[in-house]
Order: sequence, then structure tokens, then C-alpha cells
Amino acid sequence: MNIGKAAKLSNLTIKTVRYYANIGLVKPEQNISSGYREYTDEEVAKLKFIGKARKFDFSIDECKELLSLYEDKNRTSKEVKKITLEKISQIDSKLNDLKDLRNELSFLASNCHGDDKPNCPILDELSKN
Amino acid sequence: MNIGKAAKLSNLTIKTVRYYANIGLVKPEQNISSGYREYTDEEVAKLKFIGKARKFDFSIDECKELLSLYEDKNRTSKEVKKITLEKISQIDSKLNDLKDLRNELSFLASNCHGDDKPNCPILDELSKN
DNA sequence: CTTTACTCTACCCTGAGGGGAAAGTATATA
DNA sequence: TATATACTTTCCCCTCAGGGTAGAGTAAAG
Repeated sequence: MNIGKAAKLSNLTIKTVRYYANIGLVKPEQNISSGYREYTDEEVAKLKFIGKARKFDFSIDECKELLSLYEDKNRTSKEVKKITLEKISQIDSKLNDLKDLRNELSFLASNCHGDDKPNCPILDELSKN
Repeated sequence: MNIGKAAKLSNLTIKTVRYYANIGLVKPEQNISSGYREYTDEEVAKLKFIGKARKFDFSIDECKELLSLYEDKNRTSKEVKKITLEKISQIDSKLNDLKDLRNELSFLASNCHGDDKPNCPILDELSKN
């Protein structure tokens, strides 16, 4: 099938699918005379796989790794779990940073009257040495 | 003072300070004969202000807005609080997304034995239609 | 045969700078 | 004074994961 159908079936944009072909992530055959990319069902399955992994916040490089594990029938579940646990700990540290940030900002906001006077503890904090 | 000292005092890199000059965020005078940027204490204060705001996850555009409020002695605290509350709600929605993601991933990981066998619920989930 | 739909490559754009080259300027030392 | 070292300048390419558009070619439908 052509790229439009492959994109539709995998719920990705054509741009994204073409990008994955260019970086060698999912590289379909190209029709010699027309130059059109021709996707197989298996390649569409890989595109779907990548789409899901991307939603789980895996980077393209991590997707590449997961994809090669997915294709390797002899891989161990240990390898996959390791990548997943690393991703979870990345998410945890981002969560902590964001929580700290939220606390500081909401502390500032709660101290600010938010009225028509110029006095503003938020700007005061940002101006502090 | 020159850019090196300004960068040091504001805890920013020279690249960053130069970038802020280029985009017109903090634009110092430039010595005509040498071409060197010459920073005043007030400009360094602005750089510090921006550095803090950036740590609070404000974008460059938001910093620009905050900076103009900071410079406007007639601004109301209402305006500043509004921006801050918007930022907090942005952070909240990012927090929710990340929490959902974490839950799904940790559910997958907990169902994966992580042993030397190829069977892996994580890849199964990613391959699902 | 023409219109419409689809696809191709090639180029520039995003945010917030980082890295490095080549050249000019300022300061410290011999 | 000459040189060595430190500092600064502009310019260009790079990041990440594609998005947008242009111009041209191809396929399918009427």
C-alpha cells in the first residue's frame, strides 16, 4: 500500500511516516518507476508499535531499541523491562521537578493579592538577589 | 562591564546572554570601536530576573512579558498573578499527563517477569491493535 | 483528455540555546 | 615594545521530532 494508507492505518501523519523512513526506522521498498514507497502489513504493524511507544514517551532512539527487541524472537523480557524501568525513573524525576516548581509558584501566587495595586510579591521574588 | 562578567554575575552562560541580546530581550550598548557589549548593573539585574523566571519554567515570551511588567511601575499585581496562575495550570496538566503515563508503564512493568524468557507483556501491549 | 488525488524531493521553521571556527580586541608579562 | 594569553565578535551548523510549503511527477476517476 502507499504511504497515505499506511499513515491512516497506523494513525500517524504522512510526514511522520516519511520521517521514519528517512531515518531508517521503518524503511519500505520504493517502487522503481514511480518512486512511491510501498508498505507491507508488517511495516504498518511496526509503525503502530512505534506510535504506541512514542505515546509512552519513548524517544525515537528508545523506539529503535524496543523495535529491535520486538523483532528479535530470542530477546529476553529482562531487556525490555530494564528499558521500561529506566523510562519510569526518568518520568519520576521529571514529576518531582514539576511538583517542586508547582509548589514554589503556588506559594508565590497565594501571597500575591492580585488586585489593582502595583505591589507584587511574585515580581519581588524574581527580582531578589 | 563586558559580557563575561555579566554572565558570571547573572549565573548564565555567555551564549545565553548573547542570545538574549540578539532577540532583544536584554540589549546592552555596544562599544563603537571594539564592538564589545557593555552591560550596566541594571541589565545584569534583568538577566538575573530572567534566569529566575526561566527556572520557574516560564518561556522566553513569558519572560518578556514579565520583564515588561517588572519595568512598568504602574502595572497591577493582578496582571502578574494571572500569568502565574496560567503557568501553574499548565504545570498541572503536564503533571496529570505524566502521572497517567507513569501508571500505565508501571502496570506494564509489574506484569513483566523480567527474566530470561522471551515472553514479554510490555512488547505485547505495544504490538496490540 | 482532463481533473482530482496522491506522492516525491528539497528547503526552511520550530525553542532555547550549544559548539566551534576565524578574526579582532584587551590586558598581562617578558 | 613585542608577544602571549584571555576575552569578545560574527557566522554557521546542530539539537528533537517532525510541520509547512513549493514545485514537479504519478495514479486513478470521470
